[in-house]
Amino acid sequence: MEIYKNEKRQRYLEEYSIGYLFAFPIEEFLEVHEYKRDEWIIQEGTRPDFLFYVIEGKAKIYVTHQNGKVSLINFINEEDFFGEMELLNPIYYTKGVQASTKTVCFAIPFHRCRARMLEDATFLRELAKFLSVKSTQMAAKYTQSLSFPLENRLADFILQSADGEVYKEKHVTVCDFLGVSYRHLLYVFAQFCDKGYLQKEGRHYRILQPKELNGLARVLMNE
Amino acid sequence: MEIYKNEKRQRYLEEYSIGYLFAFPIEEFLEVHEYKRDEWIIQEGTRPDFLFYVIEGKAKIYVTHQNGKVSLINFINEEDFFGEMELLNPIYYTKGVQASTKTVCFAIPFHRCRARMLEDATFLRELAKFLSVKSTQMAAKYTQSLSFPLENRLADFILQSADGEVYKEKHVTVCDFLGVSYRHLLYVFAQFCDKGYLQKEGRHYRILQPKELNGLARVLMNE
DNA sequence: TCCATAATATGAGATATCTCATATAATTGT
DNA sequence: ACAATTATATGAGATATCTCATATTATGGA
Repeated sequence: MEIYKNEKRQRYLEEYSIGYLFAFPIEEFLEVHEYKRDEWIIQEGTRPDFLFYVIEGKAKIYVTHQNGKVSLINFINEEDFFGEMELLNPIYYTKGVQASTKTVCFAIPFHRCRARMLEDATFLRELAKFLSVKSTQMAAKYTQSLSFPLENRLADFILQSADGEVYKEKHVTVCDFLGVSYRHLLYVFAQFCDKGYLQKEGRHYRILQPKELNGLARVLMNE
Repeated sequence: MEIYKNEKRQRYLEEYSIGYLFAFPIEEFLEVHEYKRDEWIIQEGTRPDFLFYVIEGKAKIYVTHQNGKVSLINFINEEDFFGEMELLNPIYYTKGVQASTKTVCFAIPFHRCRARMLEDATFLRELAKFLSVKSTQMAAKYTQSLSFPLENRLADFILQSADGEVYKEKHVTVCDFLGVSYRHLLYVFAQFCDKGYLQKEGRHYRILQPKELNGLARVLMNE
């Protein structure tokens, strides 16, 4: 982890201004942290000292179950907060957060800003919106996972995460995210190839029939 | 649906004061609504005109999928909000809310209070806390549903919802909530009876070995 | 460059869960 | 009080998904 100082910090503060998210002057409190790919930003089970706001990069929220299984709860993208659970709730089992690419965040120290943030209607409104969207998404994922086979959820995921017509996510990550075994994931990929929806190219897949995938994905939707 | 007026309304305002959740005087805007068991408080797909706060009773949030399956997303209990998604998000697919018992709510009209609520740090802080807990619970349910068989989740549900040592939820509701077929739910109930954890009494079940159920439920936990 | 590790791949057998059919019992509205 | 609806119950067969074993192929670090 690297903390940007002086001019470098200043450059980020100017380029990615988040002053509009707060009614009080936040800039002076902001630290700018950079994390390398695969670095753990928050350790599972250990309360963080900061509220984070992602400005560049991507991260993943993980939880480990008692049986050893690991779930990828969600992706964190640019302009997302994390650490907000610990800001709001004195008691909370902290989930692990891992950078999936090089990731730069604003880190807002709790000890200096908690009180101010919790009094700031502008910030709280943004945070409530963010949380409401997050909660809605989780609810959607939950009910979809119970109501549809992997086929549908995978079709959706492929379309969401494809780069143009090329899909290149790692299978191991996707297993944790969609909550299925590696074996089963590959079965369904093989089916999609058999049916001609996808074509394997090295370790990537080319989307040949987006319409077919779309048909499978569409049945999930409501929200 | 019945709207309480005058003295009856007044009595509820005094007995269940929620003034502390707001920095501005909310009482004058509060309507008190009573819904009968099984009545729909919010129609799926139809935006409500109120933010609701439950003071007596219980309700359920439902969503209908394209394939006709219905999911019970969550229960709403006393002191919970609902309709907050519509307060915060201009675009949102509204879920259905149905009273499971006679339910009395405070109903806060959007058209008179939205602006004030969205400026009120006290209220927004409470709402953010509520949403963070909700979102955490959904995430937990999601990952649990993908990581553990019904056996574990049902054991947890039985212990959570039992009245002393008697369990008396309706199977049909529980299917929607745990996202499994009626058939499978009954299989697992039958197993629990075989193993002596439960004993059927008429249409209820008596919990004979709470410790065993606890063992099954415990593996879910982290949060 | 080489080794250890992580990721991909595939088969075989088990099991968790679903669908459909059908029967009976309870509940509700008229 | 009766008919219609809703909830409970059970069997049989299908399928979605998992576990485990085992290869092969990439990848990152000393």
